[in-house]
Amino acid sequence: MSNSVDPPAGWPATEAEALAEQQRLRGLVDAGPCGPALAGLSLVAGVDVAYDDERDVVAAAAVLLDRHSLEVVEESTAVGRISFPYLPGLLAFRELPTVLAALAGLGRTPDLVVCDGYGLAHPRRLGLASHLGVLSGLRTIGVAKTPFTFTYEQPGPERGAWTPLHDAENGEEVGRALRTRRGVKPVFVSVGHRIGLAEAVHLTLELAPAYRLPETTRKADSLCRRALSAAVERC
DNA sequence: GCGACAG
DNA sequence: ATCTTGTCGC
Repeated sequence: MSNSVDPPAGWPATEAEALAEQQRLRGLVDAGPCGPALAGLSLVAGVDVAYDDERDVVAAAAVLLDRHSLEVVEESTAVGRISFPYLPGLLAFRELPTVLAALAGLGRTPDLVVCDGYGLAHPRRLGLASHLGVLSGLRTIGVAKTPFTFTYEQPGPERGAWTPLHDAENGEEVGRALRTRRGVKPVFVSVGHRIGLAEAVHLTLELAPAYRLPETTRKADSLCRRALSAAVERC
């Protein structure tokens, strides 16, 4: 928990500033496989954000889980004022200030952060997962619920089936459409920072044993909604 | 120019 | 994201 957070000093406030900041950070993303490091990952965090546009309030949650048992190890929330509009391609500027505050409230450092959205699968290769990775130095992946502007073929019906997610502009594989539950629409996985795509897909499957979305995002989603309600009725 | 567009 | 009832299915 914490009081109302403000964006970090110098946080972009306009579209032009945000675009310039993305250009500055895009080259700092590490998209390589983490090799043996994958076996050592034990603390996974999920982050998510909820808004009340009427009251101009935003609440973020960071939930730390044990990678293997998926039990909650720790929770943290942060509340603030909405400091940036929703503009497709610039989502990070709206969500990250509060997410960073929630993450800072954790007593332990996550080995992986699962974001609700995209990483490298982004018009300028810096979706919120990659952006968060560069700013925090943490290993991150993005698991989104919709295909955004990308194209893909329907993966097979069985859990674990996947197909490449393509950028229509250049045909690049920017992520994968992954079936986490038999017969249920896929999620869209992309690399955030300090990890490879195959590993990101592997971990997503591991973190989503029972539902379409990873437990990390399910828990973070419910927590940030509760934090928003609490914050709104408290002021 | 118009529509689409992570959350 | 958020606004929202019932309803089909395991």
